[in-house]
Amino acid sequence: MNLDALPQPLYAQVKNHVLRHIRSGAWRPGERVPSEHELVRELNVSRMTANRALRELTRSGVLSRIAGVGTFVADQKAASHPLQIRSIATEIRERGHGYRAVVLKQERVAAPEAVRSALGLGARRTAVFHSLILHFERDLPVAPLQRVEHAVRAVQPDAATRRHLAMGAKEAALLIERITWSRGQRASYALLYHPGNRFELRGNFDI
Amino acid sequence: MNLDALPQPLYAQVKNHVLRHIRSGAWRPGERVPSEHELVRELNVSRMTANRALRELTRSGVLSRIAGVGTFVADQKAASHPLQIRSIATEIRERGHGYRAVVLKQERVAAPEAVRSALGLGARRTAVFHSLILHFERDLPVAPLQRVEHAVRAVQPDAATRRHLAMGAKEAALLIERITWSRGQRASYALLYHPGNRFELRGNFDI
DNA sequence: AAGTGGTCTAGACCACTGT
DNA sequence: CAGTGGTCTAGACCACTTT
Repeated sequence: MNLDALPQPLYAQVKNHVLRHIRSGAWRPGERVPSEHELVRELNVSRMTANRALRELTRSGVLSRIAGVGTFVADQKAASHPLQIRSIATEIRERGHGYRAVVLKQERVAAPEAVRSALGLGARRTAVFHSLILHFERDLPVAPLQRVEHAVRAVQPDAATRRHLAMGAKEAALLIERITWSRGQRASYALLYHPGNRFELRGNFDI
Repeated sequence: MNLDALPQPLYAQVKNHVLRHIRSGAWRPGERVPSEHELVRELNVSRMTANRALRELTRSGVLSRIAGVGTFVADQKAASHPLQIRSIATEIRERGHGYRAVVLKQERVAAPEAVRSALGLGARRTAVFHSLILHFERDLPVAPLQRVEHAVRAVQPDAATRRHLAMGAKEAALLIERITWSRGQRASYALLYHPGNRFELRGNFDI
């Protein structure tokens, strides 16, 4: 079971141990996974270490725990609910899959400051971020090529959107257009409107 | 500083201790917060407890840590980056603000199964979820009334969306229209498209 | 009674950054 | 050098569910 891949802390190795069994299909959704005490015996770690591993996997939706009963493999579909789609990097990192990521390409057309300063007005500046990211798992590229594409621009929202956001007629909105790729397929397309006077865009893209 | 509000575990009380100072403005973004050892001395907790509190606040974006240097208040705006907007309940729960939530109203017009079964076709069934949720912090209602409104329907995407998602001309998409409220203001309006044959909608709304 | 998760402690070692 | 975060241990007590 190889607990001695040195670069990783023990609790992360325990997480990977569990994740490996789940991804291989050995432990299926709804099934019980080893208890903390069992992991202590099987993997020669302290209970606090096993606890941290299971707790973090629970927090990220991989496992489900019931005190007094046990720990179970969570339903995978629920964890990837469309409403919870976030940055691919965040998603993978939190599940303990990814460990390192390399930005292959990161382009930017027009400065985001222009967009930010344009928020109060109806300007037409546009900033486009295009990223190509390779994700690694324990330094082996296993995940298929993932991509996120963001187009950010200031727009005059149409009447319906303006009504949804309780915006004035002259107010500009920040529109983020986002496309995500997963396993070679486009996974989502989102139009995210934010009132310009209540939000500002920052350069933190969580890659 | 009152560490003896019994219903909460110690590490959560430490988290609230830190959050209170940040929200009150006493500790401003970029400023250093007490180190683990200082918290040990000031709050009479073990270092592991202080560590868990600071670690979880870091994971949820409230703090930022640099080994060998210190722990700092993270930039608040970055944490609420538009691209990372999630369920309000999740957001608040992860920041340690909310502890309990009451669903005041939860309506559903038309069954979601209809939407699900309609995905393969161009049907016009619509399911609308309307929730009114009151958030509590340590059983005191402090957060302003928050709302999320979801409208879910199957649509025939227009040409642009179809191109973004690499969909065929006859393929239906699942469109989630989402409005979030925060502090009485509408905070975001999102149109989330997902190819019908690659996603399914589940009843888990993370309230 | 035995098992489970939830929490907490008081130590410990380490790598790192600052002075 | 002292301070910091990062981790790990071997115990412990508790409330709970199952047998």
